[in-house]
Amino acid sequence: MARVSIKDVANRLGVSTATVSLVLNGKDKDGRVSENMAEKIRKEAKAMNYKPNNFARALRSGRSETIGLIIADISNPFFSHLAFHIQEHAERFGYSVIITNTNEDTAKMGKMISVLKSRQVDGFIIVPTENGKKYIDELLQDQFPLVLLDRYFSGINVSYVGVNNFQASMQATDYLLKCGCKRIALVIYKTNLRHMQERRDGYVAALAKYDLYDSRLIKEIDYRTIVNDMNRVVFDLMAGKEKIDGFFFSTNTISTLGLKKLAELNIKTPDDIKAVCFDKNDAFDFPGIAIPFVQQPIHEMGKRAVELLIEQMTRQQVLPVHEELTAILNKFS
Amino acid sequence: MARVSIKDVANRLGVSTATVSLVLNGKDKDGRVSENMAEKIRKEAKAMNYKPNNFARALRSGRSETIGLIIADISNPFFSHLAFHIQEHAERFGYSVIITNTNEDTAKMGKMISVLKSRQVDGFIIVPTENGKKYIDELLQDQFPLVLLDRYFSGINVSYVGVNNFQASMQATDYLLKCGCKRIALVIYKTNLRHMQERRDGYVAALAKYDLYDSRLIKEIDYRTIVNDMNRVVFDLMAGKEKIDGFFFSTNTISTLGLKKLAELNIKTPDDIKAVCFDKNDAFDFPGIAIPFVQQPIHEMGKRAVELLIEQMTRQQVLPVHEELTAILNKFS
DNA sequence: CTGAAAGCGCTTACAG
DNA sequence: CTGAAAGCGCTTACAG
Repeated sequence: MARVSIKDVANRLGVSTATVSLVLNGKDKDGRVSENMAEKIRKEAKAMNYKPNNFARALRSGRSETIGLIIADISNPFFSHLAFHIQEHAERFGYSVIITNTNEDTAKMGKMISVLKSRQVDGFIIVPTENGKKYIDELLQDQFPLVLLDRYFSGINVSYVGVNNFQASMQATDYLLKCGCKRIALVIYKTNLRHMQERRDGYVAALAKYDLYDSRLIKEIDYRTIVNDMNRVVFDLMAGKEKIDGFFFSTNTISTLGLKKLAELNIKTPDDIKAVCFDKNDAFDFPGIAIPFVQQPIHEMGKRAVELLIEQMTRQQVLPVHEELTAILNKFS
Repeated sequence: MARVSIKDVANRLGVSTATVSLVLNGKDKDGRVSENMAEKIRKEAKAMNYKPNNFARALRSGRSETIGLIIADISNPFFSHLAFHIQEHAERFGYSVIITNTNEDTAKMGKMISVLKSRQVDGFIIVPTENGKKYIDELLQDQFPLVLLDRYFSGINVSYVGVNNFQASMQATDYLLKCGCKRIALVIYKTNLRHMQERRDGYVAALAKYDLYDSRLIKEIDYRTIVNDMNRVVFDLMAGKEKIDGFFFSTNTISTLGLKKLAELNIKTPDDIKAVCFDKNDAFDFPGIAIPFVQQPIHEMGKRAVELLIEQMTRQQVLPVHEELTAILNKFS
């Protein structure tokens, strides 16, 4: 149980700790240490089962080899998968990930940043909450390596990985139009987060082309009262005098609740009404519930976020990058 | 950006770092430091925005205030919720959690233990994989604080938090019996993990009471080929000459696939066949899919696992505890 | 090519 | 009641 230190290895071989450290960190090239000695050291370290003490290393180097991840809602499968891929990928580069959750609460996001700072993470990957811009600004001011994921703010110069929300939403709306829908409702969060506005814009653009845009068909709901809001919205749209013939649900959670309400009202898709949504849901595995959805490249999103962050952490002065990956409509075809 | 160290605070006040450290760690009672000085130190530390360097502290103390969590499948909502609650609760005690995932792969579990060891976590919470007993044995031998979660092995003396699988399964099976079912099939993983065997035993016990037990109705499937296996099993049971009138799906994932296959075959629950399952699934929110399910106290499970682990980490020589929480059948009533 | 030494920031026995 | 000093395990200029 007693850990083997670099000193133990050095003593055993009658060399200095400096030499051992150099070799074990692969800095023995450029003629610093003889190949003969290096080999002996590597062998002995392995034999003694030497494991470096990360705290000593971190204390010395000021780097923890740890990434702080802040996501908005771990119970949402989109985010839990994202977290999974981020971790898998970080691991490959020798980084650990500390995952934290905000429940879409900005104060909590501030708190999680503090927690992760006190854990001395080397950098952050953040899915920010609606009013979290000020915290992001602070991190940037303090020069923390940082990548925003899924969502971003305008007027801020920071790396970001997301998808082509505008294009994908337009594609989803186009699909409904091709199905013959004339009156398509959009259900979306009331928020100023850019990615949501882009989804809205894509919807508007698609409808405008055919002169079918009607602002009254955009229904904004609140994350905090989502269940009631969804029930009301779906009921209103279906019971209203002006009949709706298509639904665009703009997120995973919205679609789940929307479809549930439709099922309760005994309205079937796609027979009674057409629907598409952004993101996949487990329930879509069921024949009666399946609707076309915009599929985000979750694996790739996690991968790129990690890569961009590591670049920031290991090089000096990296310019912020906006990376827009391609999400496409999955029609179950 | 330059961090304030304990020395900076000490210098400013003209005292020693020892005194500052004592005060800031709340060890200034027992007449070690004058209340006057202590107050001055606390004030100054705050004013200078002093934050302790965790690495230095960990290096000195040998403790990282970090918990390593190893779960079997983060994409399963049961586990992602569990991870969430564990983290929330650990946070309250000042511990961070590093979450890792094994995908039910024993070799990966071994690797994750290494990774977490090299991160010098103070203790482990583990949802072990089927053949992972040897790794658990090793951890115990090395005296690592450890709590198994959800699953355990027999013949091993280790703390464990789980649910009353036997009772809950009996209750679930009883429910089907009360619905009038006579031929109830159990679909379960082929595994030697104790918690699965308990679920099986509960099913058997309930049926045996009414002389309805028939071993041919227990269908074992393999996690790695689950999709094919489920399709085959459900098809066979429904198409077989001896008609089944009830299904007990023993996990979340099994039930999702089972229900999906039933839907494909156009067999409806509860009209055409009765079904119950262990664990909840998001899809159950939908009217057509809802079936009664055994509800595990996820929040409480996470909470207790953290509490038991912290007890082990902070006290010497704590005896292993088996804690069986109560899961009950949720009938959507 | 290799070693002696300083120092990262903290805690804790020890001395006074 | 308070300070001087050692040491946790590592890395990295510096000296030879």
